[in-house]
Amino acid sequence: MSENEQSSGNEARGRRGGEFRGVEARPRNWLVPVILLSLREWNSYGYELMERATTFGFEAMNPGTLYRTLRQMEKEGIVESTWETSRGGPARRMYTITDAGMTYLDFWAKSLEQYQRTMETFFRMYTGRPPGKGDDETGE
Amino acid sequence: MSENEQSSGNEARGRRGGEFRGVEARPRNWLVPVILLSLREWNSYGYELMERATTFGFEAMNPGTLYRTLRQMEKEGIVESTWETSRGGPARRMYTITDAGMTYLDFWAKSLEQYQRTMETFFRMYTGRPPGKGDDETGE
DNA sequence: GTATATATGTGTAGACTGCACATACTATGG
DNA sequence: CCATAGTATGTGCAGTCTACACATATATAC
Repeated sequence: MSENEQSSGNEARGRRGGEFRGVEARPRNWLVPVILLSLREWNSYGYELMERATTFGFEAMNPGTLYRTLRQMEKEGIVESTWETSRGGPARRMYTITDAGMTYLDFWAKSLEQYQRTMETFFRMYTGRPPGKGDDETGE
Repeated sequence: MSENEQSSGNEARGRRGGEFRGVEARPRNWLVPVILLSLREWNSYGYELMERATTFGFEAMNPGTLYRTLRQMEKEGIVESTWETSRGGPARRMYTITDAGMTYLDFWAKSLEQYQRTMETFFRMYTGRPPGKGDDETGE
């Protein structure tokens, strides 16, 4: 009931910042852990993973980016793939998460936790601005 | 001669994940809002900002990266600078946040909030793994 | 004047990713 | 058979971010 409230928060990444260049908080390498998390639930392939990625704010995931990332991930050993041709339609490259991939996910989660604390610091500074303290000083 | 001895704090960011390549959750462009936030409190210059940046996880901020970012920010109009030579030591380029910079910060904060929600989704998926549900299925 | 601390910069290369484009297989309709 | 559309995977290129190494200049202490 209370879970899926991110209905259509998609525009967030589009053009809300107007004229600014990088006014958007997204982590680098976000795509890798998202893919791993999906694969941990069940094995899958690029085309399907693309759809699932939207859950994490990748509104219109670019195919090229995703496939390239998957190949890279395989080269690093955090996923493995085999061709699946035993059905109608074009062949699918089915991906599986490896043990190394699990480890990667754990590292990522730990790092994300720490980063969350950093963000709290940011918000404390951002909102909790004490009046009469930040005007014209030089910092010494 | 004196190299800039930033030797020992580096491992923190470099090798935390062991053999993995990008196992670290940090948003791209993190440095820009951090600088803006610092400048909102009081005007400052590169060398000083470097130290303050450590608060936000830049353990051993690289001078080059910081100075280049500051120049870029000025080109974009979110900060302004003037030389300060009225004291001992090398001249300092003093930076001030502009109105556009304030706006940038607001956009960033909003974006960060949404990103926090995305991270919660991630953790729900990561930790809330129901037993006996994620082993060998193919997704169809 | 040499070393050190302060202060600001450039050059280069690698990584991430958005956009455009290319390829291939299968099913359906004519 | 051929054309077309949907599924599925992939490459090329360019822009951006940033880590690392290196270069420069000023002032103070010795």
